[in-house]
Amino acid sequence: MSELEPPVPAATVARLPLYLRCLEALDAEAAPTVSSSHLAALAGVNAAKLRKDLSHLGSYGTRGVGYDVGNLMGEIRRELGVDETSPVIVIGLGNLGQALAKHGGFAGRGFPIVGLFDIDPNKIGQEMDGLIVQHLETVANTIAATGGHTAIIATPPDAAQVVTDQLIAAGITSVLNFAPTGVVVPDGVALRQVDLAVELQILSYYRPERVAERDAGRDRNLSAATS
Amino acid sequence: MSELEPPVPAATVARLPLYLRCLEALDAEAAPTVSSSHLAALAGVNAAKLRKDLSHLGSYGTRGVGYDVGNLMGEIRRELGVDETSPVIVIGLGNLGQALAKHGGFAGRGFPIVGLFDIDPNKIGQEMDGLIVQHLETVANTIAATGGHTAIIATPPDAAQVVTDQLIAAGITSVLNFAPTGVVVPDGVALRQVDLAVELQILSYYRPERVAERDAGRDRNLSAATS
DNA sequence: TAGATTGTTAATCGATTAACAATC
DNA sequence: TAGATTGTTAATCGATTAACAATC
Repeated sequence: MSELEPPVPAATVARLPLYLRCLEALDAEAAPTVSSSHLAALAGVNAAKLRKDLSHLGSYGTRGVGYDVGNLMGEIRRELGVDETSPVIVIGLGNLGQALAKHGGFAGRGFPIVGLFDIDPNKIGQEMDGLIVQHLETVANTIAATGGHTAIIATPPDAAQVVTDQLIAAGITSVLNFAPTGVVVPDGVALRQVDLAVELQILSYYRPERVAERDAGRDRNLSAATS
Repeated sequence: MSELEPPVPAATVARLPLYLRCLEALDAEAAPTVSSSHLAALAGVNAAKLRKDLSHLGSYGTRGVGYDVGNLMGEIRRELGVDETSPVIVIGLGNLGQALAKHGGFAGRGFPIVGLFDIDPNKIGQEMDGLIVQHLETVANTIAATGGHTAIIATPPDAAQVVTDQLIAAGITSVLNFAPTGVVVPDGVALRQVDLAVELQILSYYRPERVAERDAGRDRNLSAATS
């Protein structure tokens, strides 16, 4: 009989990295255990939600005590699949691509950058952070040599789909797209898309001056409706 | 009697920039109108969800015809509050900060970068993309001169909270935090946090090989339960 | 044991979706 | 008018939360 593996809700999966980051900070302070209310406060979420999230992992704390920090880190890493490192390649060495390539935060969290690719002859051959930029055509070699199956796309928008198709043909199965355009991938390939300008646009909606205006409008309506 | 302003659900707000981006692409091709099913396909969402989202704006299409592309762009921009440009400042000119500062995608979508700030004497005075890096202490001057109320934090994690506090004291009311650590802001300040490594971690959970394993596990359990 | 805190229940809330009447 | 497509309804689904029995 195989073990029961209930699916973890998408909303929970999206929060696990946040919990992991908070646990790593606690671990750096040598905190042995943490309660759900403490960890929830660090992560900025409701304590009941945190406990519910963790219950999906089958990772149990100790009643009356809390969670063992090292233990819980291990369980979250295992569930996310970041308990071993995953080599990553970056395609498109413009401003953003170069910044991502040099960004220490990826390697430090299990995602070492092992290859840089572009199609611009002026970029190919340049060294960046210990790696030589190679032509995209040679990407299959790097995939074979490193076992990496994850690619970060940082090309101009009009190249993103073509590049994605080439990467998938070369064996990439996980794609993180930073180009400000959607790309489509076949079944069997994982995809996430991040558009940095979108974050500013969402922030714009929640600008305090606008929130206050909307609230005032609703208050007026409410008064009108009830008086 | 004031107009009714029903609140727009958070899930809808988060999708409006995506629709806007698709509409801008259609507009560039001079498409005059678009149906909900076409726009939904471009955005990768369900057509019913798209129509429901748009219905929250009070922005109406024409039955039998579809939505006027230019019109709908205007209504989404107005709802998001991106119908006029919002100047933005960047704090922390490391790899990521420099990339964000030079990134044309912000200015092109209504968020011109108008100030660069750091506390590193080696960075202050340097020119980047037409702007001189200034000391963070002088940020209030730029805020006053430009009317900008939005800041992008790209400092090391241990500086993020201090810098955020200084910015808020200087008049910033919207913060987009790229530092891989949470920051807290008082009421009346809008905040969004983006952690690039988190995206890779979430992608890791949905890696096709792992999805297949989990599905297989569930199939086995299902068979065991039903046989 | 007494105090503390988990894991789970059940109620509530919000988001998604298919279906279709309204209507251009 | 006939065909097409919206805007809305209502059912379903998933996520959140408070409360508390279980238990360390």
